[in-house]
Amino acid sequence: MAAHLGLSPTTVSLVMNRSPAAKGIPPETQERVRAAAEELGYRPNFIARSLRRQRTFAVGVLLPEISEGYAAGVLGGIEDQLLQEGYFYLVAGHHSKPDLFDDYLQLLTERSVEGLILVNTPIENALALPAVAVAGHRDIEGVTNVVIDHQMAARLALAHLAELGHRRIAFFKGHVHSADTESRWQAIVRASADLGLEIDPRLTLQLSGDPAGEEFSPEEGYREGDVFGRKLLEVGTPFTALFAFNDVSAIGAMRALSESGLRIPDEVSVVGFDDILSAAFQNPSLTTVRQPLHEMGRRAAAELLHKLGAPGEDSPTAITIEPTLVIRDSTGPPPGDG
Amino acid sequence: MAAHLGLSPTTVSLVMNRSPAAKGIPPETQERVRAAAEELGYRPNFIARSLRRQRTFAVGVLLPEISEGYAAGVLGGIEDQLLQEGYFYLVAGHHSKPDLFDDYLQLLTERSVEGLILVNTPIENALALPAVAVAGHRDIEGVTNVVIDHQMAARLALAHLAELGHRRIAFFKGHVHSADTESRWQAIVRASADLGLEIDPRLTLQLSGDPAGEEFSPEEGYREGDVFGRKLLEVGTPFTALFAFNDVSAIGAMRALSESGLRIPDEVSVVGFDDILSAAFQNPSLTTVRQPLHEMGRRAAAELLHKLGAPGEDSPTAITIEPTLVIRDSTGPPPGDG
DNA sequence: GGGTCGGGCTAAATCGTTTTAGCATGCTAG
DNA sequence: CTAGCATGCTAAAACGATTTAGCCCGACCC
Repeated sequence: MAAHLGLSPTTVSLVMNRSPAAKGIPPETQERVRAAAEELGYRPNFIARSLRRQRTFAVGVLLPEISEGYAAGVLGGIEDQLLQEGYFYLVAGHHSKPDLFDDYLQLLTERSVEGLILVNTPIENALALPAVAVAGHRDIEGVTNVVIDHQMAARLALAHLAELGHRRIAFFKGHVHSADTESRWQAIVRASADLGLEIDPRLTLQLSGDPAGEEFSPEEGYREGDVFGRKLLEVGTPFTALFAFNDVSAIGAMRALSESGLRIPDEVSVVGFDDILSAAFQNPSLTTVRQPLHEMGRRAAAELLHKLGAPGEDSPTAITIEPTLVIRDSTGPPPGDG
Repeated sequence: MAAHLGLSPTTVSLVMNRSPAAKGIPPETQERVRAAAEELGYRPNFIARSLRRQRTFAVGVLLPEISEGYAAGVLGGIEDQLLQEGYFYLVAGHHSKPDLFDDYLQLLTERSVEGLILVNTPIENALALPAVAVAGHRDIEGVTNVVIDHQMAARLALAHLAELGHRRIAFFKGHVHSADTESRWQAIVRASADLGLEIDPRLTLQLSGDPAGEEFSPEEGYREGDVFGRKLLEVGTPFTALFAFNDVSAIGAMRALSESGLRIPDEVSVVGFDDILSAAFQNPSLTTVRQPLHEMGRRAAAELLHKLGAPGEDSPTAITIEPTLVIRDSTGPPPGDG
């Protein structure tokens, strides 16, 4: 303790924290304290401080796996926001195992995190701590959800296709158990109606995923897109565009389509969803609806900090994020249109 | 404190920690304590414990940016290893700004992390804490480096090409300031000699990067690969294969090559380096030397924990990781070979 | 019967801060 | 002359554990 250079720990503490009670201490002394602190390279011990103040300035982040692209993107935003506000965070990847999830929740609580951010992590019960979820389920008491504006996403993608002149559009629906599947589909139905487009059930395929785990692996999704792209061709019903559930299946479908001799975008246009890194590297590069993962992470973190700052006050149950349309080379006018 | 149910805090502490001193306490009492702890859902306060024991079971991770693919991959491995050993970690992304790096180092130290892992983060001075670096510079006192076995990488890639029958191979060298550039190139030179391959300087291009920042952005690297692919063609010297410095430039080059009408792998084979996610999604999918990022993270974390467990004892200055060759569809026999 | 030994516990110090309550001292007002 | 009031500081209690140093009591030994 820097107290060994003149005064009492109390005084030092008062000065260093610029506490309002320090107004009773003459500027001269204050200066003396600060100089000594500088001199000795004094750094307050965060742990002792946390213990006394019951504040850790740390939050816990639970996610399936850190190296998954989605989670990493969101985490980047969380990180920016938290560090900027003087917080740190502890991450735990539960690999989608419910028991690990519970264990880590326990451990994080033990470490006195002040709040939680759940990324792609469904929960069942209410939590003891303030929490914000990104891409989780929707209905837990006290948990704010950060969700993408599906309505806007559908409108952006379909308006783009409609503007190019497409009328017969095929769709991939998401996996049954994915949180986004249903609301996104509803949004597509609505947007289609608004734009005067008809949805042909024969051109609507539901991705099935591999029930034997691995269902989020890109390899798998890719292969599935591939398979579904072929299925689409087998249907025999003509179409000039495809709006896939995500980029991975769009990329798979692109391969299937071009292997069947269809040129993209000359004969078929393809729109993806997410804007994963590889979307830009495809050949042709993929037009897609971008989820601003970084922004979503930022907002989630900001909302959590807000909750921590204003407890009691009830917070929104959902925060809606606006997607953007990234137009690249996989979309163009339908054949015979110019 | 759970002490309010019979005994003194001392006894409770002794029992709960299975301290050797607890052998003086009869099993009966021990059982009573444990039962009470269970009953009351007692959770020791980690902060108080850290304060007293001067151990936080936390390490700091410094990296440029969390959402960058490389760092996220390594972080996944770090995470697995640390959580498994009962540690947590605090991450700080310095966005390659040296002053931010110093700030975060300061903050992490204040929070009493026990050690540091640096991912893709060059440092200049020795550090006050035990540290392990992944893909950093090589020469800091007391810092263990986790590096890929470039010799093996070069041998794997070149042997594969040589086996297919390639003799005239073009190369992309890395950016001048990248830590891996020089040693990888040395390894290529050696492996070429071992395999009886000749390196044609006219077919050796050095990636330049965009000096105006952004040099690690995939878009940028992609464009550069594109440009360098074209340059390669302009040289006019014939070649049947390209070994790129990384996947991103390989992908750019693939586009340039196929846009010039060269079919891959029929006319030119391409090998990348890293095995980023999109490598598998390319069309054709990219044969590449895989850096086991997850494994590298794991090893880095394991080594750091080892250092923490055995201070004084001097640790290796480098840990070498073995790459693997992932053979996909971008490589095949040279034209006119079958 | 006194000394010693060991079993079963506990008092108190400690970790490094923050915070509450309050003590000297000197000046001023009445 | 003294109560009252700033002024400038500090003592001591917390925060919730761990750890060191013993205390008390009964049994055993000679």
